[in-house]
Amino acid sequence: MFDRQSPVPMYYQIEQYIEQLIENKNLQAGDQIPSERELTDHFHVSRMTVRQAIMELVNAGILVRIKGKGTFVANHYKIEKNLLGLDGFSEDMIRRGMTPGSQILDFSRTLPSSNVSKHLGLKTSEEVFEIKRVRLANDEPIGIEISYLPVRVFPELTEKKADPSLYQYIEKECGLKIHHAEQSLEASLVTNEEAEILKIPNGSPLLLIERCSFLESGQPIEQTLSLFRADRYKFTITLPRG
Amino acid sequence: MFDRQSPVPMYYQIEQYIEQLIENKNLQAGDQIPSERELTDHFHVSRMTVRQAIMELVNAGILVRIKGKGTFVANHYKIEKNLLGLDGFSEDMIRRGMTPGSQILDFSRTLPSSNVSKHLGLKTSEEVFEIKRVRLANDEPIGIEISYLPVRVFPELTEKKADPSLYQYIEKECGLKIHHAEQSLEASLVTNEEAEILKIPNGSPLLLIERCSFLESGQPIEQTLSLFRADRYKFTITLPRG
DNA sequence: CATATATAGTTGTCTAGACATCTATATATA
DNA sequence: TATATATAGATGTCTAGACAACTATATATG
Repeated sequence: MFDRQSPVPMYYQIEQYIEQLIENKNLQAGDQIPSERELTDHFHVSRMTVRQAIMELVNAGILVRIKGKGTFVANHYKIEKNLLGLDGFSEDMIRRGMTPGSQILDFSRTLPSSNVSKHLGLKTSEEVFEIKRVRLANDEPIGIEISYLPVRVFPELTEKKADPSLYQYIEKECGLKIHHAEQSLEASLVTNEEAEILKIPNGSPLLLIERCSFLESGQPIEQTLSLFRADRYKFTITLPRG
Repeated sequence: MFDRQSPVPMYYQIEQYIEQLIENKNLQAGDQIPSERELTDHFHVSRMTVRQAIMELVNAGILVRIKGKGTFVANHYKIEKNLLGLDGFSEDMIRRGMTPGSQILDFSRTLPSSNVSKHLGLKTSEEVFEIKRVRLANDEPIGIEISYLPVRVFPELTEKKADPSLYQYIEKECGLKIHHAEQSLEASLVTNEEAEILKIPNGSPLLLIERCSFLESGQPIEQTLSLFRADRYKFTITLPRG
């Protein structure tokens, strides 16, 4: 179970051991974990090594230290860990327990609007791929998504690769790591064309989400406009205070 | 500047020193900070002490360590620090550069609906304060807010204390610390009554935000339903990936 | 009984090293 | 010239202690 010869550092092995105690419910929220001295004896490592393991779990919001008393399992460690989720559509639907689906309406290579080129930081002559899709949840239309990606960044992009999951293509196939996204949410009304695609009455409300994704370097690499049926889609999020 | 006799631990003094280098632009995003060895010599402390200072700044998203190369100022440390904001209405408006305002439509003490009592974890007989307000931005109506607070938790609440900032009352006057909130956002249409209050046409879209605030203990203490004019209010947020 | 005081156990801070691993550069070799 | 090899310098992991500060309990004292 614990291997001093392993390339996996001891502090990390201890970290995983404590996390497993919590997962297995051997330790529950509010419980005190073994003291640093006890862990030192158990694993035959120095106290600083034990402290490194505990420190990482504290930083992850899983443990809470109280000076003079001990170290305890945090009350809300799941919230801290699973705070929110910058998800693509497919991930989002799976998290909601639904089956995601997709139908491509349009895949083309064009010059972007000024709004899109501004968000993506492109020169006026730079082309983008535009992907317009109907998004399905359990085979029913739930929203329309229009995504824009710079051709320069994704020269190999094809219709097949882009669907169903753009995030998967970007992260798995291109090896790019999305760092964060800026999102805005607002309410709107369907146009006639959109109403027909989504099979809802004219004048129905829509939740309009605009998302721009960035790499760690700060370079924007994707913009997506999503139009969700208000009767089928609600955006939820847990926000920390302060 | 640096005091070994101070009760402020050395690692924290070093932490503040590095943070100030960044604030003063002596170090900019992407710059390499002095190596652990250099800081050890500079402050006459052991390397583990320097490492603790750096570790904390890394965990705060301010620094990035690269093995074999060095430690660098993160590109987006402001995003990490200022990720989002669980704001009350007043704070939100100020952040947007507008002047918040408020008109109370109703302040009463009632039995809550089943939806509210479920969210607040109340027994069927427990009363709540209900506060209904028109929210103004630069003196124009921008939304309607209906807040619910358990009487048991806030027995002293009055109309005056609740307005204009409920969060301020909870945190400053009651000394309770809001830990996080669960929020949902969806699109909707105004009712006739709401349209009149907000001075917008019938059938206009609204952004409907439901918020439930919790203490660190997990106890829910406040629920607020907000109805914002879609033409005046857009919800923005920066989400980290992974 | 109530109040100090000692004591044990916990986390907090810090030391002065050690060897490993990774990056980048300079140097020697084919 | 191109390819190995050595080297310097950086972070990564770890040790075996030390004393300080805080909490809670047990004990002695008034």
